[in-house]
Amino acid sequence: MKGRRLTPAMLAAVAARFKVLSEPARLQVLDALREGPLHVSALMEATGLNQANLSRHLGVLHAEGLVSRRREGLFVFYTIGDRSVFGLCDLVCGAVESRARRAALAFR
Amino acid sequence: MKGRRLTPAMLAAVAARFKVLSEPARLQVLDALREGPLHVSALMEATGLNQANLSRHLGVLHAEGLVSRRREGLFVFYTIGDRSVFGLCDLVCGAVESRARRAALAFR
DNA sequence: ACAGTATATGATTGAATAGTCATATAGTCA
DNA sequence: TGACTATATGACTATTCAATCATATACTGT
Repeated sequence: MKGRRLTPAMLAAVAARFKVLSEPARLQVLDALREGPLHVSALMEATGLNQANLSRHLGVLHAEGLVSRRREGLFVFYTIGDRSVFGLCDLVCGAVESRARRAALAFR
Repeated sequence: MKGRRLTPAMLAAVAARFKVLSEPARLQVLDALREGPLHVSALMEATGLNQANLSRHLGVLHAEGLVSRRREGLFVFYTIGDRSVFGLCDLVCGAVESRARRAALAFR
């Protein structure tokens, strides 16, 4: 009797989204886009990632719908496509921090 | 000028948590534990995972503090160790569903 | 101590994927 | 058109990791 509250398809979709978020470089990109759109070169500056690698990460974020693109002349601007990621990150940050606090307490 | 709102350590910690959640099997386990503690054999039943594989996933979840263990005779019971994961999953489910709706609309 | 059950773990394999280099594509300007 | 800039992508390597099998460990009851 499998407690099927989540369909396999839903499980896979949720896992896929978490996977996209499971890379520090991609979180850094999302964080850099928090205040507004940036083009790729600006994102290179902001994140320290090289061009090819950054472009790959942007492709992954875009495929998952987490960012959207807009071309403007030579530049391609990326924008957050789903603000719910910030809610996620804040939740995780909170959990991670309180876990760190508990771990620190355990040492005293 | 790197927009350093998140420290590298924090980025890594958050990414690590997302990575643990990026596996359908582990989401299934967490989901099965939603209503209360279960021992490993019950989790095998609930998830359809085999013993060794399930044990591995439980180890990963435990290392991240997402579940806690308690031995009771021959059995080991696992419990959700951080209820914030359900908030995460709900957020992602909502985002994924609304994305699916938008995608469906685009076809009409 | 021994037999039996529940769970964890070492070793291995195959698949996925981040990073990198070189090159291709897309757009601008002269 | 050709030179130049910005971004994407094919090909490759190295690493990570889920799945599996076999075996070890932990506990119970006789």
